[in-house]
Amino acid sequence: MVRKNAVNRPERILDAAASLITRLGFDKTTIADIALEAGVAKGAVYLHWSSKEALFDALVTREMRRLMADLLARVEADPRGGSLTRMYAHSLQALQANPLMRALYTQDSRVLGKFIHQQDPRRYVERFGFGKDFIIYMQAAGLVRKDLNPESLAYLLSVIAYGFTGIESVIPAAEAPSLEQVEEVLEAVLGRGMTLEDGDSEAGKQALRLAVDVVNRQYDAVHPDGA
Amino acid sequence: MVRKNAVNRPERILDAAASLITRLGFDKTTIADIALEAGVAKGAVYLHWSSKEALFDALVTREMRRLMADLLARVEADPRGGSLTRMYAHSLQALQANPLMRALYTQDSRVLGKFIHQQDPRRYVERFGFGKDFIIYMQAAGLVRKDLNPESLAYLLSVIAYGFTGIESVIPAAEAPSLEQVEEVLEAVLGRGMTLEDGDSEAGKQALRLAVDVVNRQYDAVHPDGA
DNA sequence: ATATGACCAGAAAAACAAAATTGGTCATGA
DNA sequence: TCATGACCAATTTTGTTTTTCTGGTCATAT
Repeated sequence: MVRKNAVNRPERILDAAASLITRLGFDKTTIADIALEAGVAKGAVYLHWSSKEALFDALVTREMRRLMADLLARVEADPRGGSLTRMYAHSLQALQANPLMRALYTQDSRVLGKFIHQQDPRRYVERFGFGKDFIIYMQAAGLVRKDLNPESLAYLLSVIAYGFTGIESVIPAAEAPSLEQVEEVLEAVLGRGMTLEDGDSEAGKQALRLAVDVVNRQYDAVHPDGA
Repeated sequence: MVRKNAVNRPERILDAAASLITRLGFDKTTIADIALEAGVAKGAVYLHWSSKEALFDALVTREMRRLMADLLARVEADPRGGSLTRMYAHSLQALQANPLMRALYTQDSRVLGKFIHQQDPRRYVERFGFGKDFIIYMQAAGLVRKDLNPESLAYLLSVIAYGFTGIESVIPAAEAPSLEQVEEVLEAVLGRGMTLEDGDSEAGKQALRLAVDVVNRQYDAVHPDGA
C-alpha cells in the first residue's frame, strides 16, 4: 500500500513541530523529534524547508493565519461581534487558545529559545492586535468614542492583552476567578468606557475582515512560496 | 571625629542594597558591594541583619511602606483622588516609580534571583493592589458600579497593572505613546466603565487609608523587630 | 562599646577535555 | 521519482579539576 497521504505531509510536520516546540521549546526540539512525531524520515523535512529556522518561520505563518481565521470565525458567529469590545474579547480568547502565538506575543524565551536572537521576533509581533488605524476606522464607523486618542487606546488594549497572557505567573489560575466572569466584567467596563451603542455593527465586522486581510497579505509578502 | 551618623546607618545600607539589587540583581549583588556603596565595613551589615536574606527582607518591607506612603500622598494631594480610577492611576504611577516593587510584582527573576526559590515571593505580592474587599467597600460608598463582580474587577485591575509593568519587552518605550496620553485614555475608559460620579470621594480616600494601614500592619506582624 | 577587615569553609565560576547530540547531506533502495 | 536513515562536521552537553568568589565570623584596633 502506497502512502497516499504524502499530500498533507507538510501539515503533519508542522503539527508535530507546533506540539513539540510549544512543549519543549525551540532549542530542545530537534528535527529528528519532529520527524518521528510526524511519522516521516528526517530527510523528508528538508524536502519542504531548507533549515530549522525556515520550518519555524512557516509554522509561525500558519499559526498566525489560523489565529486570524479563528478570530474572524468567532466574530462572524457573534451577532454583536461588530463592537470593539466584543472583537477584543474574541481576540483574547483566540490568543489564549493558541500557545505558540501566545509565546510569540509575550516573547517567551522558554519557547522561542535562540530563535529570539537570530531573527527579529518583533517582525511578527508588530502585526498583532488592534492598531491605531483600526481604532480610527472604528471611530469613523461610530463604534468607538471619538474623544479617545486612537494610539493610546490601541496601546492600552495591547497592555491588557499582554497582561492576560502573563498574569498567571503572578496569580495562579487556581486563585483567579473564572474566565467567563472576568470577561463579563471586561466587557462591561470596556463596553461602557470606550464603545458607542449606536454605531453600525456590520461596519465593525467589515473593518476586521480588512484588517485580517492585511495581516495575511503581509505574511504572503514575506513567504512568497507559501507553506 | 566620631561618626555620628551611625544612627541612620541601617538606612544607608538599605539605600545601597536597593540601588545595587535593582541594577545587578540579588544574586550578583554581594554584601561587600553593599557595604562599600554604603561606606561601611562588611561586618557592620551583620550588626543589623543576621543574613543576606534578612537584609533583603527588610529592604522589601521598607520599600513596600514607601510605596504605600507614596500612593497615599498622591491620592491625598488629588482633589478627585477618592475615585477608584484616580486611585488606580496613582497606584500605577507609584509602582512605576519603585523598581524593586515592580520587580517583586512581576516576579522578575533577573532581579529577584535565587531569592525567588528560597522564600515564597507570593508572600509579598498578595498584599498588593486593590483586592476584592477594597472594591466591595468602594461599591458600598457608591463610587463603583454595583453590577460589577468585585473579584473579577480586582483581577482585571491586577492584569492591567501587570501588563503595564511588562509591556516594555514587547513594545519598546520609544514606540509607545507618552504616559500622560495613555493615562488620559485609561482614566476615560475606566472612569466611564467602572466608576460612579455621585459617590462620596472622601469615603474613597478613607478606604485607601484603611487599606494602606492593613498592609503596613501585615508587615509589622512579619517583622516585629522593625527595620 | 563599637566598628573593622583579615580570614575561612563552602559555593560558584572558569577552564578544559571527553562524550553525546544535532542540523543538514546524500548515496542507496523502494 | 521519492523517501530513507547512515553519516559527518560542528555544536552542545557532560564530567572533572582548578580557581575565584562570597556569606558569615571574630580577634583586634579604636
